[in-house]
Amino acid sequence: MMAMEPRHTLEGSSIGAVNPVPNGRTGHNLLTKDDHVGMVGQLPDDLWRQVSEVCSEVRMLGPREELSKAGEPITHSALLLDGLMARYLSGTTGLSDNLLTVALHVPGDFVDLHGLPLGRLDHDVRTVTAARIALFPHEALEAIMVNTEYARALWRLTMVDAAIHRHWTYRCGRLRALASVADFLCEMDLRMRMCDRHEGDRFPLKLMQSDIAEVSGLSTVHVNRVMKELRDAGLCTVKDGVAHIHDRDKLRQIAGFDPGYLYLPASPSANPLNGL
Amino acid sequence: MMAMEPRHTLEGSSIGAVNPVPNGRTGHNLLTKDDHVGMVGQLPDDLWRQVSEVCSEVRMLGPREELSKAGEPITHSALLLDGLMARYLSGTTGLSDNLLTVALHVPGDFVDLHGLPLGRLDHDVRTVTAARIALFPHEALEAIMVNTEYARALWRLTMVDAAIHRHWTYRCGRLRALASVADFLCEMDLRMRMCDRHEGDRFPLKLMQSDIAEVSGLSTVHVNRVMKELRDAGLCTVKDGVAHIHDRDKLRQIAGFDPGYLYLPASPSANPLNGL
DNA sequence: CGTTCGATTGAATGTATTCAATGGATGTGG
DNA sequence: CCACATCCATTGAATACATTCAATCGAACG
Repeated sequence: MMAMEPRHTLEGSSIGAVNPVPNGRTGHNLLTKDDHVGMVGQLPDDLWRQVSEVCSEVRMLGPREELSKAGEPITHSALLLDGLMARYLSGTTGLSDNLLTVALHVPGDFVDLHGLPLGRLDHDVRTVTAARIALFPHEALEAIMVNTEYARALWRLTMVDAAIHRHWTYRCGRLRALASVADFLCEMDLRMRMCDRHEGDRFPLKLMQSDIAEVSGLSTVHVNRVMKELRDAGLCTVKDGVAHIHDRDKLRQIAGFDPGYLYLPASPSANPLNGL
Repeated sequence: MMAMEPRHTLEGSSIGAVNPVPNGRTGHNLLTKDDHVGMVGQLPDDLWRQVSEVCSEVRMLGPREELSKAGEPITHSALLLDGLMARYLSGTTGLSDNLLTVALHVPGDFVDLHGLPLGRLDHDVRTVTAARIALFPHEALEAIMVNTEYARALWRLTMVDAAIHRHWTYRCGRLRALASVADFLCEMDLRMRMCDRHEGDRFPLKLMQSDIAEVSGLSTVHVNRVMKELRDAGLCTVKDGVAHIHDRDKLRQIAGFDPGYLYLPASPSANPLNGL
């Protein structure tokens, strides 16, 4: 909607420009109010304050950098502050590219909160673009969760993840290539708006076509053809890491997109989304 | 493994034969020790006792009967005691059969526990076969979850669901038809063993080929061809509602199956699984 | 005995993959 | 500044995979 602060410009993430605040004493100076967006932005203020106070570290990651591997015990959870991260599964079948991205995370998402009740994860986690993340020791989060309301709020975050998983299963299982890519773009459009990473009908999408293939279960070549089709139809363009939605209604129509599964807060005051 | 009690025979579920115990006074007579299997079987005994005491109703459902629809507020969660249930998404695209089963539940699974932190669900829930379910008021579960350990245990159950969701996304997105169906059968094999619904290398699988199509994102016709291929290769047979695994190793091999995502308990004493 | 439901098969079509090649953009070193 | 390498997008052609339509078949059921 409105113009955005400098750190959210479309051209080049400002990762390098953000001061990595040295670990201070008082805890909650590691995170700012700007980090309270997107999914964590839905957490009540008092919970957010407590959570941000137990942030043990803010870390910068380069592009395509691995955060954790499947099976290893995890003791911290990461909140994505800037950039894109992915969770992916790689199979043991003899396929050439037996890898699928099963989740993509935007700023405001907890990337591996599933690991808290599970202790270990079944998938790998890595960055897609350069990223800034905040780490929280599980012990500290568990201490916060003695409050039942807070426990439920964090549980809810992971349940929205699960709903998105279901939608992705549906996308991979039932949608045709064109609808599938359109659907993915609709979702990213909405989620990037939720975390305030957008300027009008454009938002940063620093993904290669092979990344989109990995997300939608298609081949890179076919993604290319579908993108051209979407472009030629005047629906949307992705160029130089920026997605431009030209006709949101039609794009959603061919995707059959219904945002209900994202469980957006009902009140328009809670987050800055007007027209969905 | 060993022979099973009458109520778990492969031939025909004994749903109709089970006495629907009239709602008694003392609560936990609605559920028996036999119901403490599969995923809920992993819950600690004391939690299981408390949970079973707040069971408000045990209900019988016929085949293809709807339990809840997407969007409606839910106040209870259902534990599946016998039979199969499915969660499914239906899209708005103009496809002939725009429906996909995004989760299939076996006895011992909470079918809609995701609805507790979410309040409403993004998908429909229905039975596949006739089923017996136990209902638990959310209020009562919340009361139990003042104990942090218990809250975490229930959260964990939903996180295993999420892991299965991810695996299904992978299956639909990356696996070829043959591997996909093989993978599905491997998963059902294992989960039916976990809840003790098996006799040797056979387990009840009362699904039509169109159900398997709905689960794997294929057409019914193609499922038929794949099943024939698996049968001709001597890997497994599904006939009259019973799956017969002839060569588990080879079946897992062509599926690239690794059961890690099911988060089975490590100790062999915790559940009756010997060879995985 | 006819009906229905599900499994099975064939044939034609459509959709997506794979292989291979080109081209633009960017970056590097001489 | 040019030669060269790299990375990614793009396109064509051949092939593989899966769907759709249509028909048959067997078992179960009234």
